[in-house]
Amino acid sequence: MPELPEVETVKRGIIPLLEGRRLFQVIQRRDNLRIPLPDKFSERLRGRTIKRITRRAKYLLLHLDGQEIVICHLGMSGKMTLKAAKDRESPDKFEKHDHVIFESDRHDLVIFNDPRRFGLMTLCKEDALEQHPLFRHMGPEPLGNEFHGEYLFEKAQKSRSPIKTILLDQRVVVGLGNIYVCEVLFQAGISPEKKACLLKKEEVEKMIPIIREILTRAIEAGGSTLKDYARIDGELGYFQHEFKVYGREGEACGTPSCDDKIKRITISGRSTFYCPSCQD
DNA sequence: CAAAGCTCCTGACCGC
DNA sequence: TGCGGTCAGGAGCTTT
Repeated sequence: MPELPEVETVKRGIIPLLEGRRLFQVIQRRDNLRIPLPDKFSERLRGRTIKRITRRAKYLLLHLDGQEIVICHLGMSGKMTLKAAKDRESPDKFEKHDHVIFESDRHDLVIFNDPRRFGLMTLCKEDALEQHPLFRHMGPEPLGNEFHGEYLFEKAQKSRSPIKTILLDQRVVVGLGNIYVCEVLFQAGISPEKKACLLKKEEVEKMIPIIREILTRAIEAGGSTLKDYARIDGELGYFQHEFKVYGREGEACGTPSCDDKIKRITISGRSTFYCPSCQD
């Protein structure tokens, strides 16, 4: 479930504890997540400095000294729990599914917990990141300049798939997941089932600012949850945000002149929520 | 090549 | 109370 805004929020949340810090130790409590952890993962991280923490798509990137990067994905149930040094118990108590624990030289903890283990953590040389299998085919960031109407229209023209599938395709644009795509299409008044190649250029162009706005607002909402965590231990991962259609099957559409209800269908195996009257 | 289907995993939920 | 079945979903992989 963590989509771009949630990952961005996690990034901002862990920066105060980890960025610029040396890793006192890294504890790994199992040797695989969705894919195996790198050989001697925790040993290789001990003593290294996290120079910078960034995000690309739904991936968190910990840039280490020695031109190496920890690539981290939250999957759908992954979260990071923060524990300030002063709040630690002795001995530390870890929860079920706490898989990887980062301890900084100030002895603050960042705990990666992921029940379903759809997440992953791996290592990559800094200069090889763009060629990494996970990154090689990635599309542009939705909030960046390379993502614009012309670009998306060209991608849409080439596909007979539903527009929803196109927006979920990380090769087209990164960061969007099932929830935000439903919201974007609702706000754009476009049916998720509409074949991408049948969309007019104006319709495709219309989606760009909507995508940007929905993501930006969600990031802001995430930011305000961070403030609540500022003084206490907190869990960073999926946060509930107000959604207009997602998870609202059977509820009123809510558009002033519309008295229809939100429907739920399945598109490429994913739950899809939309208003049949407002979206076509 | 595109597109559809399968797969990993656990917790929540449902009906009996 | 417990048990089996179903569902959720990111994204790489396999099949069509």
